[in-house]
Amino acid sequence: MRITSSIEYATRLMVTLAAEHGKAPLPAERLAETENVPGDYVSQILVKLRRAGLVTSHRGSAGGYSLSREPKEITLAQVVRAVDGAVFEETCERFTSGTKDCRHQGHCAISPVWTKLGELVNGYFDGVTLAAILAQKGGTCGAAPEWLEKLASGK
Amino acid sequence: MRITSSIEYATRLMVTLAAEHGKAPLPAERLAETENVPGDYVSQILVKLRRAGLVTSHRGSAGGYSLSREPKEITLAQVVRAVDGAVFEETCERFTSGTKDCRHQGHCAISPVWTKLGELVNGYFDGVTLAAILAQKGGTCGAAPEWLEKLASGK
DNA sequence: GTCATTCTTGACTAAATTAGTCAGGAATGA
DNA sequence: TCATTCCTGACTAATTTAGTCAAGAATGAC
Repeated sequence: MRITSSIEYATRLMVTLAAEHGKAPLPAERLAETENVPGDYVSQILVKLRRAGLVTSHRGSAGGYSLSREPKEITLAQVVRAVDGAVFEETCERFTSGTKDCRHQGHCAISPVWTKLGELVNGYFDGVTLAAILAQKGGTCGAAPEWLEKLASGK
Repeated sequence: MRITSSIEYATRLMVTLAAEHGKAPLPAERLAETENVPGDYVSQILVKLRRAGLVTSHRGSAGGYSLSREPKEITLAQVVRAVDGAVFEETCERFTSGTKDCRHQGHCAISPVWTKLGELVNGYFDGVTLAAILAQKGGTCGAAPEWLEKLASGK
């Protein structure tokens, strides 16, 4: 069980956009540099985020992406669903689909374990907003990009 | 995020073995039929479970596999670690390994989010024993028993 | 001792998913 | 008009997951 790179990237992008919320839109290419992630890949992820209604795009020069609502109104669960479809995939269905039935029909003791795990994970992701992530000064991991540093210091 | 088939199978095998605990060992082929899963694949999984010390194998006729300790002494976490190495893979390391450093060194607000999720999931798996799974008479891939409810809600 | 049964090892293939690339086009503002 | 930036969708590459296979070694039944 792990966090895929697209989830990791999407989350980073959203947090960066949240930090710039209310300012000018950020071009995909700039976001890619900031996060040190392939530009084309970032674009693909941004398209999904846009289709899910989480970000708004603006074309032309001075265009780019911005959050479509307040950082406190966007949860990690929404971000994950936008790029992966679901936070936690139903397990039972994967083993019962098609012709072969689940052999434990009516007395499966295991599936509730996965169901509950799913609820736990979904609940967690539902509870984390971009605003909350932004508010904390956590950590052990990386350095602020120069352009963000400059923006922050008012240059 | 999902449960892989090897985890699903391993869990089923272990629950079946738990139900037979104290009785004669079960051959891999029999377990495979019971769970409607490819025999060779089951064997592979059983080897991992044996190497992790969770099951004991007996060769020759009337041989097979049996649990190496009491069902209440075996947790889902142990089963998952046996077949997958870890319940929840460290996220930060995956994006900082090799030459490229994580750009957020020293102020990463995101990594704590994954770390906490990992703790949550690990805690959940640690709390589920084979005995507990066996004890319940769960429904049609449905209703969770009380003990599971408590575990997921942090008691 | 022979033999069927069952595990052991490790390599191998196939399918699915994840990660990343690319190219041609369309909108927008300077 | 033109550079900038998004849009679409197909494409490839890498990795992981799932499953197969074959030769061999231990064990108990007879």
